[in-house]
Amino acid sequence: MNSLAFDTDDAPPADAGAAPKALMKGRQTRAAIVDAALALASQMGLEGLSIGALAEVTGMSKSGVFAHFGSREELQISVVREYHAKFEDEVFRPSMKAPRGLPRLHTLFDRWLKRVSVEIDSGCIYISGAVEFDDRPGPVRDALVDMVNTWQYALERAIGAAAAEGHLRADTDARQLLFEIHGLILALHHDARFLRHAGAEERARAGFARVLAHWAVPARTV
Amino acid sequence: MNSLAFDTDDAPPADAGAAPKALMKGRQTRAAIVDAALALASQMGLEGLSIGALAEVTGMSKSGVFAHFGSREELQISVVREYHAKFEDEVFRPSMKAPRGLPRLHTLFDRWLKRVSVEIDSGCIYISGAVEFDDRPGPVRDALVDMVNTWQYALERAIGAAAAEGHLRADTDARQLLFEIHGLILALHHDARFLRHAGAEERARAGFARVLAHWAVPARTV
DNA sequence: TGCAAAATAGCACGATCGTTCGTTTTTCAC
DNA sequence: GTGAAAAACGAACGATCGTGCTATTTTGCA
Repeated sequence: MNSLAFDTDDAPPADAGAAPKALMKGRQTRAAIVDAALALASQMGLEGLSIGALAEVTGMSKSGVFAHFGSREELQISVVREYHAKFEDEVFRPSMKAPRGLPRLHTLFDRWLKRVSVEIDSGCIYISGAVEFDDRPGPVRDALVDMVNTWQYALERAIGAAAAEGHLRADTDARQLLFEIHGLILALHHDARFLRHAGAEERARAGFARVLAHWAVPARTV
Repeated sequence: MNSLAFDTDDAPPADAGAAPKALMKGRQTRAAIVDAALALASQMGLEGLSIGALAEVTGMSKSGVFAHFGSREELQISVVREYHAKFEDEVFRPSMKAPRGLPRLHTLFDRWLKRVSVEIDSGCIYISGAVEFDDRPGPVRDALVDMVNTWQYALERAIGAAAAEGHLRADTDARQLLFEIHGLILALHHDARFLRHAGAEERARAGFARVLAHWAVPARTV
């Protein structure tokens, strides 16, 4: 009920059911590999992810790692899906407990910002992936676009809900508001991670408050 | 008088003077290589730039290309410098002809936005480079940071000038304003280039107008 | 405990990478 | 036109990449 179109499927081959067959042990090493790959890709980028380096980190052989995915591309897609799942768990899902409307929108932005801030020394795959794959067609790009769109759509709905609740002006341009707060997150990522400027997080918060103020319902209410 | 701290040096070895010695012919092939490298890096990223591919494009041998730079890193730095020079020529310098204050700031943003819009199918090296080198120390990153800082400082001065001229509120937070309009550019780049959304340019313009409006001098002037 | 299947290892391949070195061609001042 | 310097070439290097193969080990059910 709380995750419309915001979910992921792991376990690529077939059913990831409870455990009718068995754990097959491979699943959990695969999960460990994906975890390591996510950490590695966060620093080196999805394109910088190499099976050799991944084998060294996990203490496995190159072919042992490779066998779990069948191709580098499939590994990259798995990493994207894993990131999406974590993002959903840490940002989206908990925010759904906040009251619908402005409080929920506020929580969403807050958790989003918090996550990017934590990522100043681990990297956001949505952001780095967007730059790496912005003109590199293929399934990895498709997966990335898909998940970014899912997240943006969730935000857009939250904005629309805030307007519907009367917390924002009825004529609020949800996509415009989304565009601007997305820009704040990107600027935060840029200034904190690349330029290593201090205070970027506070600037993003201030910007968010100002953007919201612009679409706030006028003091003279109906 | 119009380019304080906003200039580049080409010709790495020594003096790039008028031509006391000679043209040495090598300089112009080097320039041709850098041009091709810039085009290539705009699509593939600075890390995706390979000497082999560059040799093929320019119709030279790999070692022939290589000899001009001595290392891949030096080639990348040359590309960054070339991009900076072009950016200065197309965005910064022409804007200096606009009247100091708000008109100049408007022109700066307009040319900046125009450049990023044109780059939706060629890529902005400042933006892609920032993501590629945000945690990859070295001279390439240093060069990138240096030039982005130079550009941001130029913008900050323009904002300060607009406040000094009385076109913006005297208590305008230049760095905050800069942060927000930078976010608009980043969001434009993301939406247009990665998500391929239409209308991103117009959203950036609308955001800019709204940000400026927030720091506009109140109707009741002193 | 035994046995099929799954998981992992080991090895080698072709390709591409940046880089080095020696040679050949081109450029340019005299 | 000659000769020295600069520029470009060609071939090879070690390393790393993703990816096939075939063994070998490990797993999990009977």
